[in-house]
Formats: sequence, structure tokens, C-alpha cells
Amino acid sequence: MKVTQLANKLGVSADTVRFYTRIGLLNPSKSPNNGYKTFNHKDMVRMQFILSARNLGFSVEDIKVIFSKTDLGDSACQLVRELIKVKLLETEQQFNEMVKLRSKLSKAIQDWSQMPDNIPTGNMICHLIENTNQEDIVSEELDVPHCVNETSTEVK
Amino acid sequence: MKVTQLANKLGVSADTVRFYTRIGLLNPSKSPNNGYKTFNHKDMVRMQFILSARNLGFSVEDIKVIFSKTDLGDSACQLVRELIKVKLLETEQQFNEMVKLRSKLSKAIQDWSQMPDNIPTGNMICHLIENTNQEDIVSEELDVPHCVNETSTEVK
DNA sequence: CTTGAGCTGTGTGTAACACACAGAGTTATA
DNA sequence: TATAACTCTGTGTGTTACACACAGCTCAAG
Repeated sequence: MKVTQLANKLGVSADTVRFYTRIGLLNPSKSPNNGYKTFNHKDMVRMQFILSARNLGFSVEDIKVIFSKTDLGDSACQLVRELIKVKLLETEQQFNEMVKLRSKLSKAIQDWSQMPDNIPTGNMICHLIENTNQEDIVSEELDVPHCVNETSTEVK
Repeated sequence: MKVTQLANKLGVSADTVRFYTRIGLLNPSKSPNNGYKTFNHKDMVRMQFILSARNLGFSVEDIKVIFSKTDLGDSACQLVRELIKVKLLETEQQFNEMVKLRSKLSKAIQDWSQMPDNIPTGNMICHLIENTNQEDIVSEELDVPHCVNETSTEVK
């Protein structure tokens, strides 16, 4: 099988197959006459595994680590069980950030509906954005006296 | 103000300031004697705006477009209102994907708790992963007769 | 003047591919 | 067999938003 054939069979782009080959996840043999990559059944199993793992959110690096065990004939199950727990935690975290961002955005859209369109000044570029963020930083760090000194440090 | 001073004042890394300068979002003047970037008040307002916009999920490219209006003295409010709507849609979409991934992961963890640790074979690298994904692809595309022909196309 | 700390700009790396492109291979037609 | 037309290949580069490395410059202390 050549690159494009494998790609079509698994519903991915030829570039994806080339990419996984380039980074060493796939090791097709090379046709001696034209140098083309030649994939066999094992390579396809490997590629399917990669796609399944990616589908579960595993990174290419994760997959590399997994292969480093399975290529030695060892079971990767324990490793995979651990990796997925980490993945879940990461996903939860990203999920929470999505939630925060989403509500921030909806709130902004709503708030902005009652605000005028202003023209930029030397101190304000777009009041919609600048005022929005003032709110959720308020008790974070801008409560320290800011921008009062150092301004005259402009020595030269 | 030099790079590090501005960075510290706004709580970001000097590299971030340099980056925004490099891509043209900031245009500090350069000290004629040593070539160092020199930031004034306007540059700081600009930088704060960038940070606020990034905080709302706007991309650097978005910000570039915004500046292309405000730098001409035009109001960017209408533009910003449109951009944020798009942002919200994108966020909703990513949010949904997060939800799907999260449940996929939890389900996998649960299912796997009752499955043995297997050793890789020629057809299966890690049954945990390979079997998990079989499930949610089942009615997608693998229901077409797959992998029955072409295998013998291996001419040479 | 020298030393050393600190700062600077620039080049490169990151994740996971997508795209571009020249050159080689393959096929169809003459 | 020649040639045109098309397909395929490998490789180089672009993507996002910075982080890191590093040589060289600046500046204060001695």
C-alpha cells in the first residue's frame, strides 16, 4: 500500500500519514525501485491505533511513549490507564475555562448592547473591551497602586 | 520605559512584549544610542488593550484588525461586537466538544476497570484503546464493507 | 579599566497537521 | 516508442501565541 491508499482506507489525508511517518510513529518500508513508502498490514494496525488514541485525546507524544512499550512486546495497558486519568483531569480543567470564557462572553455581549460606540482616545482604544476586563481583574492585582511611579524613569 | 519595565508593570513576560512588538502590534520608538525599544504611555495603553482583548479570547489577528481601524481614529465598537459573537459561537462549539470528550474519557476509565491487561499482538496494540473507539465510530463509516479489496493490489 | 550582572534583539522550538511545489512515476493516446 | 496528461511522492514551510536560548551590549561597582 502506498501513502494515499492507506490514507483513503482510513479516511485521513495523505499528509497525515506522511506526518506520522515523518515523526517516526509509522515505519513503512521503502520500495527499492522508486523510494515510495510501502505500508503493510501491521502498519495499518498501527495507524488505526494512532487514530483511536488521538480520538481519545492522546497526544502524539503519548502515543510515542505507548509504542515504546508495545514495540518491545510489553503491555501498555497500565500506562494507558494512567495517561487517560491525566487526560481527564486536563479536560476537566479546560472545560472549566470554557465555561468561564463562555459566560464572560455572553455577559459582555449583553452589557455592550446598552453601550455607545466610542471613538478611540489616547487613553482608551475601545471602551467595550477595556471596561469589560476591568471587572474581572478588579480583585486580582490592579488593586495595588499601579502606574504611579517609574513613569518618570524615562531618563533618556 | 524599556521592555522589562513595561512587562513587569503589566504582569507579563518580557518575551510577550517583545513578541507583540515583533508582530507589529506595538510600535515602540527605538533609542537612538543603544537601539533599545522605548515605550511611552500610548504604548502602555495599547498593551493593556491587547491583554484585555486576549483575555476575552480575541486572537492576535483579531486585535490587528481592530487596531487597523482605531489607528485611523475610527471606532472599532461595531467590529468588536461582531467579533465577539463569532467568538461566542466558537466557544460554544469547543465547549460541546469538551463535553463529549469528557464523557468519553470517564466512560473509558470506567469500562477499562473491568478489563484485563493484554499484551500486544499483530492485530491489536492495546485493546483498551482499540475497542473503546470501535464503539463511537460504529455507525459512522466502518459499517461500509471495509478492508476486503485492495489488499491484493500489492503488486510490487 | 575591568568585572559581572542584567538587559537586549533575534533565531529557533513548540503541536499536529495543512499546503505548496518540483520532480518522478504512471497511464492513455498516438 | 514517444509524448502528453495526470497522479503521486518527499520535503520545506506556514500555522498560534508565545517560551527559551544565546551572543552581545549596557551599566554600575570597584
